[in-house]
Amino acid sequence: MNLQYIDTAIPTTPHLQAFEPAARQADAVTRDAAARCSACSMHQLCLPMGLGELDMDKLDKIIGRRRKVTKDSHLYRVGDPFTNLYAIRLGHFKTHQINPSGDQQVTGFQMAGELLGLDAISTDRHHCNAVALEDSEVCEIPFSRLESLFGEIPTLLHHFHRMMSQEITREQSVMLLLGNMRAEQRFAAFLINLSSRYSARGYSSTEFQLRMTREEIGNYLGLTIESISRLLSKFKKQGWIRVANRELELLDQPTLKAVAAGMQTCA
Amino acid sequence: MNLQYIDTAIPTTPHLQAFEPAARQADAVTRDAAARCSACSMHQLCLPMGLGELDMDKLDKIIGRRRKVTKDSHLYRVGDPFTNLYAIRLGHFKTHQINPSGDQQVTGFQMAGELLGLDAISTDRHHCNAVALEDSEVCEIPFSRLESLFGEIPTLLHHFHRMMSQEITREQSVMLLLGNMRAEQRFAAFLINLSSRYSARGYSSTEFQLRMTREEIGNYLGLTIESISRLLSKFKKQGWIRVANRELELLDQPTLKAVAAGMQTCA
DNA sequence: CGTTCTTTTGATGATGCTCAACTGGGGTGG
DNA sequence: CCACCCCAGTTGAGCATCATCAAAAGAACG
Repeated sequence: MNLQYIDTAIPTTPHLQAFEPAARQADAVTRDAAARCSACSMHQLCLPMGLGELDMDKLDKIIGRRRKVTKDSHLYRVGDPFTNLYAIRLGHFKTHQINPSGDQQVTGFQMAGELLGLDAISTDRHHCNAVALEDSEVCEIPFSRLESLFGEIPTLLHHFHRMMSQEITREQSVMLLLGNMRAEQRFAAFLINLSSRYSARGYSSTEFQLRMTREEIGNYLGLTIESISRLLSKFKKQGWIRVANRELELLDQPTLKAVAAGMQTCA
Repeated sequence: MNLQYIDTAIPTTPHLQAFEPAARQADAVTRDAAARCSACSMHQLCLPMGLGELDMDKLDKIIGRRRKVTKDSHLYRVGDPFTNLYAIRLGHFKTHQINPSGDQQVTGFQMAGELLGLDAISTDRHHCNAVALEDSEVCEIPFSRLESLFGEIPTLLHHFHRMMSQEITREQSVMLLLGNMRAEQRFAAFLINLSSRYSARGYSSTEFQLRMTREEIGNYLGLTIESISRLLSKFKKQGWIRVANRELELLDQPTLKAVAAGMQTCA
């Protein structure tokens, strides 16, 4: 991978511009055949799911551009005016809120094929921050143009509703997790959740990389970084997982599922 | 109030039927002028928000019926097939999930003007249970008919999206609450939240009834019933609230807000 | 190769849970 | 009408879980 990433929040460095002027690059990605929904590997999971060729082309036409987001830079921030939804083409993001006392709460980790920005529709302003966990790429979907497409393509509308509803469901399960699971359960549930999402994307369900820091995991799960570290060690000692830095292997999924369900605890 | 409530989950008792046969009652409520959206006191908060007379009439036509739900009975259960959304006309509900180990997590308390069932769109099955906290009344909104209306009334569609998005936002703030607030903060935030919702409905923001048990509050906030009880006592001793059973008065909202924000704790 | 950030591990302590006993209000039946 | 019961809530004592503080070890980066 030798891509140049242009961040939108932080001004592009002269260095990067020298390689690829902004205008030419925008042009390039728009014309790029691989950028079309129909050619995108995520199209069965993403917004265009279930659309025919024609409808997918219509959707393609309204999609603003494919935008690169460098690691650690913001896709949007709390309070930013809402104009676009973002579909992740490639990479990983986290969303987080800042509470009045200044500390953050990670509200989710998103991966390719998932939508970002749904929470902003209600007030036309973003309610959380979205940050790339690695160099990533998103499709910019102007929401007003998407809305006008809904009239033409009922299938698209229906699927959009499903995706919003799914987000509600996802958050409910996090509430369940934070509300009445012990640390061990939360962490096992987290691992199983990642596993199934990678599996749905055609990746290994047992071996993957953690794209987020221990601290981010802890914050998401309502635990401290130290607790996460101890849990990793404990699970490793039990022989349930193999860990080396961010590299992770699930050695005993059934047991992990049992732990997540609260049917088993480790000594 | 001398209404007879018919529960859908639990068969109507002969006693109630004697007073009002089911058929006649259904007829009565459908014809009832007060049942129309335009006459409903919640129409600025609920689905028809911002619609003109004509569009509101169209919406009225697709709304199946106004259904009464008796206290403690289920409006729907996990796994029930999804056909309707429900708008609360009157009363209060709670939604809760059951996790694999059998204990429940209350995911929300809903009041008049709010929609129930949004989480079911994603899979065509309900993901949580909805239970009436008191004798209540809902409007049954067949989702497929609502979807066909979306094509005709863009305003309706747009507002529907806002409501779904609002639900996502609401859940994110619960995640924030469960993820990194201490007990005191959680409870203060809960009280302030109720207060503002009652205020938006034209009720007193300082004096209201808790429609849920201490246990339900605790479950929602990730705390035990004992903790809730202690918090009530503590807040009372501080002079921030007045409590008598379910009757509640907020005596010092600014301080409660400060506590919720984590800017103040009590000794 | 040193600096810096992230992670790990250990020791201690506080918050909130568990268990238990008690109180009070509301409904029921004698 | 009163006595009783039952359930929801309150209060107390002890304890477990996880947070906090601290320090060392290991990656990552220039």
